[in-house]
Amino acid sequence: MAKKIMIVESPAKAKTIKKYLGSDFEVKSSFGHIRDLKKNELSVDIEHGFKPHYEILPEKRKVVNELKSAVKEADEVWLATDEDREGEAISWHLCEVLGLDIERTPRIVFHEITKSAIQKAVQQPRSIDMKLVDAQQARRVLDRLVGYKLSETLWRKIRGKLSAGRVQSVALRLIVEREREIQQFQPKHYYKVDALFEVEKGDGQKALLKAVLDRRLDDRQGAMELLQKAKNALFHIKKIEKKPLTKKPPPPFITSTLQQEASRKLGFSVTRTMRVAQSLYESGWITYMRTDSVHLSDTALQAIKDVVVDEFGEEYLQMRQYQTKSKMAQEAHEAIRPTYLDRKIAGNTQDEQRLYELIWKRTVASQMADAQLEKTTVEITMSTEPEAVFRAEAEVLRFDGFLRLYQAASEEEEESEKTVLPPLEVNQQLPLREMTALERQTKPPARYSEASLVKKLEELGIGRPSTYAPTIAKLMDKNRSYVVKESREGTPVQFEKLVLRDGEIEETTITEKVGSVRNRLFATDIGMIVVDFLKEHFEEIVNYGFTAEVEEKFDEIARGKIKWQEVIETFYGPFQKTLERTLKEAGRIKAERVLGKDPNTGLTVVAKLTRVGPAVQLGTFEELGEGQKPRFANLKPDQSLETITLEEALQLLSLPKYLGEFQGKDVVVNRGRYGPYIQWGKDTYISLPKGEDPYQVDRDRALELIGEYLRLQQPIASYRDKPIFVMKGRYGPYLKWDNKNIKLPKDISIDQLTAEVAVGVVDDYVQSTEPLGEYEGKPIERGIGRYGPYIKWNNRFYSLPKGRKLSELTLEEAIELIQRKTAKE
DNA sequence: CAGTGAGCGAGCTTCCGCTTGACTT
Repeated sequence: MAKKIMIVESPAKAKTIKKYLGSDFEVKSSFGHIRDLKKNELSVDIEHGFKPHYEILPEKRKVVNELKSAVKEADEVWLATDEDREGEAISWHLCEVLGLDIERTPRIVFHEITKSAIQKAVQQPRSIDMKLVDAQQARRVLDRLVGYKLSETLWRKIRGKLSAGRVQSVALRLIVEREREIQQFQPKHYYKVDALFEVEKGDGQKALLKAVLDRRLDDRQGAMELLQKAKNALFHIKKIEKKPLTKKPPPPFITSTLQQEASRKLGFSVTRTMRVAQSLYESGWITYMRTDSVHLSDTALQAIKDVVVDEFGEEYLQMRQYQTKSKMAQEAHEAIRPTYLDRKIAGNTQDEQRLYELIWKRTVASQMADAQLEKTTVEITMSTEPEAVFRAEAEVLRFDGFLRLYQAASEEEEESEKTVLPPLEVNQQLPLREMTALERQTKPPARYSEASLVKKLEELGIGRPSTYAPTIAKLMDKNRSYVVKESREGTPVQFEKLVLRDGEIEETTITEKVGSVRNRLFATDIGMIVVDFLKEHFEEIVNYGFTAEVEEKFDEIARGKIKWQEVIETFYGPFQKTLERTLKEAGRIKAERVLGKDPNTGLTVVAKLTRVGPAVQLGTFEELGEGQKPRFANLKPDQSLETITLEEALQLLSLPKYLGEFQGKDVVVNRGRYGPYIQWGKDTYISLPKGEDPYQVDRDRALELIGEYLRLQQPIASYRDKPIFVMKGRYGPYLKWDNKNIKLPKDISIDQLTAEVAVGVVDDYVQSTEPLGEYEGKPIERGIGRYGPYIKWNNRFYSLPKGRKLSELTLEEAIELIQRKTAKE
C-alpha cells in the first residue's frame, strides 16, 4: 500500500487528525514556521527587489530533519497547515525545504477539526496559492524593514537595546497617550444627591425607596439650596414607566475575549490565561486557543443543544451562529470551546479547572435563550423646585434565559443602584425620610489593563491572537521597560457630606481614597520619550490606522491585483528618505529638565533619565569641577520626569539622612533598590514597613525599628529542641521552625504572641502535616499550600472541603475523599 | 538584597507571527 504523510502545524492537532484519518495517513507536525529571515541581519536585499534570505530556524533543525526522512520514505506528501496567510506560507516553506513540487503537492484546508470536515477536505485537495504566500512575504518583509530600521534609529538617537515595530509601538502609544490624558486631567468637584422616601406597604409596614437626582450639582451652595428647599417640599410620583428589555448571550470565546473574561473573573494575566489554555488544549479538553473566529462546528452545536435541553429544558434553547466582528480576522479555526460538551469539569490544576468551567459556561450559554427583563423607572418631583427630578430604577427578571448559566463581567463596576421597588402609584405622595448631598469628583480615563489593551488592539486590527500576550510582555521587558504593571494606592481626598434629616441639615467631612488601581499598565519616562520621538519623525507608522492600510495592500496581493515587491517599494522609498533625514537632523535625545537651584547649596537641580532610570541630580559636573561627583536620587515609581517639581526633587535628595549613633554604630535612613530601609552599622539593613514614608522617619522611629529587629533576632521559643523564630514576610508574620515557614492564624497578632502560643502553633502544624496513615499501602500526606489545606496521596493532590481543618481530618474521611475523586475520573 | 548615574567608544541589541519543549524554581 502506498505510504502517505500529512503535515499540520501543531502536534496536538496531528494526534486528533490521525484518529479521524485512520491508517491511510501518517500525520506529522511542523511546530509552526520552520523558516524565517536571519535574525542577526536585515536579511532583505533592498537593492535586488527586496529578496528575502530565509534560513531554517535554528530550533527547528531537528524537526526539519525528521520531516525530511519521513518524506523520503513516503510516496505522497499532503499539506494541511492552517487556512490563512501564515499557514499558506508554512506550506510553501515546507515545499522549498523538503524539495516538494509546489504545483503537484496536494494542499487541503479545514477550519474545524471534526471527522466530517476532514474527510470532506481530503476529497477536495488544491495546490499552494502563491498569491497568498506572497501576501505573507510582503507582511514579513515590511515588519522586518520597519522593525529593524526603526530600532536601529532608536539605538543611535536614544539608547541601545530599545525596539520599535508596527505592533509594539502602537500598543505603547496607546498607553503613553492615556498616561498623558491622566496627567493633564483636572478633576471637577460636584455633588450627587439621593433621597430616601418612605412608602406605606399594604401590611402597615414601611418600605424605603431610594431615588437619585437626575443631574449633578456644581457646588456646595447649590447643594445647600436644594436641601433647604427640600425641608418644606412635598414629593409626588409623576411617572412610572415600564419597559421590556432583552439581553442576548455573548458569543463563544476567541483569544481576546477569553483573555478579557479570565482577567476580570479569575484575575489572570494574559500570559497566564494562554499558558493554562495551552495545557487544556494539549490534554484534549478544549479546541485551539489562538483563534479569532466565533464559528462553532455543526457537531459542537448539536452537542450544546443536548446539554441545554438536558440541563435547562427546551424553553432555554435558542440556537445561533455568531458573526466575527473584526475585519482582520483570518478564521482558520473554530471558537474556543470544550471538545466534549458533556464534560462540565476538566483539567488537572485549579487554574485549569476554573478556566475550563468559564469556557464551558460561555459556550453553552451562547446557544441559550435571551433573558427577558422589565425595567421600571419612577420619576419623583419636588414641589418647591420644579427643576429637580428624582429617579429610581429597578429591573425585574421575567425570564432568566442564558443568565441562569453565565453572566459576563463588566470592565467597570456598576455604579447604578438597582433596588426592588415596593408597590407604587402615579400621583402618590411620598414622605421624605432623608436627603443626602455627597461631594464627588470626576474621574480621569482609566489606565489600560493587559486585557483592555488587548481589546483595544483587536478593535484597531493590530496584532494577532498568537501575539497579544508576547507583545505586552515585550513592552514590560527589562531591556526596554517602556511600561510597568502596578497596583497603586489612591490618594486621600476630603469630601463634604450634607444630610437633611428631621428638618435639620448636618454637615460632615469624609476622607476617601481616590484612584486606587490594581494591575494597571503605566507608561514609564523612557516609554514616553520613545513614543514622542516616533510620533515626531515616523508619524505614518505609529498612526493607529497604519496596520489597516497595509492590510488592504496585502489583500490586494492575495487577490493577485498587485505584486508584493511593488507594495514594499511604494512604502520603502519615502520611508528610507525619512530615515536618512532623521539620522542626519535629529539630535541625540537627552531627556533633561532643569528644576531650579537648591536653596542650601546654590547648586542646580536637574531631572534626567540616567543609564539606570529616571533620577534627580544635585549639581552639574561643570558646577562641581574636576573629580567631584553630583548626588543622585531615583524617582519614586509614581513620579515622572515630566511632572516632578523642585520641592519633590529636594525631598528625594534629602536621603540618605544621618540619624546619629546607636550602640556605637551609625544609623542612616535611605531608599534603595528594594525600597526604603534603615542602615545600622556596616551590614545591618532593616526594611521599613510597607507604606511607611522614609522622609518622615526620625531618630525615635528608627530606634524603635532597630529594637524590634533585635527582638526578632532571638528565638521566641523552642520546640523539639529546635528554635522558633518570628519572621515578617510579604504576606504578614509567620514562624520559622526547622526550615519550615508556618503562617500565623489570623486571630493571633504579632504583639500578643507569647512563647506558649508560638509552641502551640508549631505543634498544631506538626500534628496536621505528619502523614495521616496509609491507603492501599501508600502514605497519605498532609500539607498547606497556596490554595489552602490539602492531602497528597500517590503523587496527587486533593483539596479539603471548605471549613475542614487538617488536624481534625480522620483517616476514614481522607480515604473517602480519595475514593470519591478517583471515582469521578 | 540596599550600587549605580558624564565623557571616551568597541561590540552588543532589534521586528511579527506560527508552534512547543528543555531548561530551572
